[in-house]
Amino acid sequence: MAATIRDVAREAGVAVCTVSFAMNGSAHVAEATKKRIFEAIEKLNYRPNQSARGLVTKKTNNIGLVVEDTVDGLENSILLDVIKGLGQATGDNNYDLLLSFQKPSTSKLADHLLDVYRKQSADGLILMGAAINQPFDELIKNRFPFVLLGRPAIPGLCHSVNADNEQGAYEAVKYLVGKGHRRIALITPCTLEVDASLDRYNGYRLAMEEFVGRFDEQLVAIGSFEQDSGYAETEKLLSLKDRPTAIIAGRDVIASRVVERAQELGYAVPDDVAVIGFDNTVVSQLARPSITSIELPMRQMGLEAAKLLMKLIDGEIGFDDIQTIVLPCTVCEREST
Amino acid sequence: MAATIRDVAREAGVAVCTVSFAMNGSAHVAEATKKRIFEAIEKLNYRPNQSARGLVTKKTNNIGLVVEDTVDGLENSILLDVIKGLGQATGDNNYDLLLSFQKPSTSKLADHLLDVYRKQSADGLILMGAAINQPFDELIKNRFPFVLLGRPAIPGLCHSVNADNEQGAYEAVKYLVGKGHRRIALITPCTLEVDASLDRYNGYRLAMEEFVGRFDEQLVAIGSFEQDSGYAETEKLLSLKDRPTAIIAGRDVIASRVVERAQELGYAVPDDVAVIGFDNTVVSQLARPSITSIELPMRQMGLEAAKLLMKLIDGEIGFDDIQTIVLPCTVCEREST
DNA sequence: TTGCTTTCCGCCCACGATTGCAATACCATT
DNA sequence: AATGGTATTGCAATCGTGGGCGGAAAGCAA
Repeated sequence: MAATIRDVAREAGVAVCTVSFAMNGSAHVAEATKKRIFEAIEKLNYRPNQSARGLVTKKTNNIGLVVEDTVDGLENSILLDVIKGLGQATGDNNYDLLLSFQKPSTSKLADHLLDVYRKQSADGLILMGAAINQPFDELIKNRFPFVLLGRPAIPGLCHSVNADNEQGAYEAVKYLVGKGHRRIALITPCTLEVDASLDRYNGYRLAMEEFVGRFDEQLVAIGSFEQDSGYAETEKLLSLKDRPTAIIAGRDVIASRVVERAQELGYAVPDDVAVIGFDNTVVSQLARPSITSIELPMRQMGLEAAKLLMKLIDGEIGFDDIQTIVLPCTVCEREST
Repeated sequence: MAATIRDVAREAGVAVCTVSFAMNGSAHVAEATKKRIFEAIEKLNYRPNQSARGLVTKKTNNIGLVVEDTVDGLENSILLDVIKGLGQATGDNNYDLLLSFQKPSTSKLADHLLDVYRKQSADGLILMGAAINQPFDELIKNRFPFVLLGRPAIPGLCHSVNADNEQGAYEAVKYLVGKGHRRIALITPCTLEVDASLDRYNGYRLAMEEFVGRFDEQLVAIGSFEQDSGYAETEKLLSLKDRPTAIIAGRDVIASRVVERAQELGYAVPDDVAVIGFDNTVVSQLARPSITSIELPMRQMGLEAAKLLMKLIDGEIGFDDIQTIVLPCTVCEREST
């Protein structure tokens, strides 16, 4: 049904290889002939068959994207930004994105991931989600390009792109100190086993030591993925003898709970307590008062990851020259501080 | 580098075609031989090369997903749910998802869409986004399977899957009437040129006529995509002589504005005014009071769309037997009503 | 005329898998 | 021993593109 290169050659009155040369530019083709060929291509709506092309060039022009399908509905809007960034970079470079969401039932996830490589349906992989770990050996051993995105890197082993969570928390503290706060509390996004959580904790700790001169364990509460995480913690923090005048929440949802509880307890936000969230989602925009939030450069992360992967595929970056890209977060100021 | 079918044949001590038969089940292969073959496959981590396979079978086992990359950040979490639904259905059926976001600069969008078809890099297409219109002719003429998802259908021409926005608004009214309300206002999600907006408007109108006996133009305000859409409208609606006791907002974001403004004006929610949102996003969960919202079955829409498309690809549904799937919305009850 | 370059063609192989065909090997039943 | 059925094989063609090679044709300059 669809036109083949032969049809184009016939239409343009040239040989098949001349068409191929004209398109791929690996030999001299006279301008006039080129023009005839491209007119024929246009007329027949010809595009080289991907399968055939892939078979001989050993390139699919696909980038595989494997995402661990976790349940936390909130990260969704963030995730989509990453995907859009990826889509932009790949689209601009004539790549397509081969997407698969997989539940974090580790075996299926790993299988699917390896299948993309084994079936050779993509030239490289981008991996998102913490549960993916086991199957890296085969990829590395066979020098198949892949990039970890927005998840804990494995230093010296895998290329990765991530947001600088540590710096983000650090900036949050610095910003609050600039506003005159010295008793600044932290509610972590979740338990410290999760890397992003630990990073934010560390950034907070570092900044407190640097700007306030002292890190007080009492001012740290551990958040969770529970619906109302932040609610009880707020009360606990505000009832300390020397209560904090500012609270950094590890996620926007938590921050909205913090604001809510603080107000219930009679504290005005931001006058009595300032609040900062994390991730700069709709939640922080819509809360009243709107909540200052640390913005993660999700779209840019996707963009950089795709660019990096494409360089790896093209061999512009050597396999053993492990790249670790960490992108800075920015403070997005709103009413809550 | 990667193993080929020849390697497997050699390893198992059989002929190439026996391996192929064993895998694709198109001839008799003895159990014992089958076992040897699958052991060899396992040992070599063999998977048939997609390009080679696609070339001869004329199937890629990919489904193309073309999404119009609009800017409205809020629809994101919803969009991702659709994608997850798609991913689930395709993954379960051994398909992959070929994703491309494109800005609604119509020409690029259309080009990319047609390229997927012309390059034959997918067996079918799923299209999301209102700006995609022009290039259907080529697809239809060549009987290439595609499904419109979550956007205005073209009756009798294209297969489509959508949420029943009309029924959703209808249910909202019905629910409020059940709670004793009779003066029920509507703020549309945006202008009525947008189909979903019009559908919700019609559903509201229908239900008002049916359950209240009278449709009052005064009770309808036109919303927009502005940040604070809903704010001014609320004031207008509440200052009517015979003010509404309930407001249906066309989107959750708008609903949150409605609640906010109503409270500022001294009306208690839900006691003085009940509020219902649309889309059941995080916003409605996090608002205080939490907002009752009409939930669109996004994930299921993705699932159904993928299933439909796969049936079309397999020829289980004829080309001219146009399917229009409309999935019902449900009321998700919260504090605001 | 000769020599040289540019442009083009035809031919052929390769890529990896599927599949039809004809042939053979094996086994069990009669 | 003959028959029939099942299991397996080799061979070859096919899919659409890419690309190497040698050669032919055409144009141009000396």
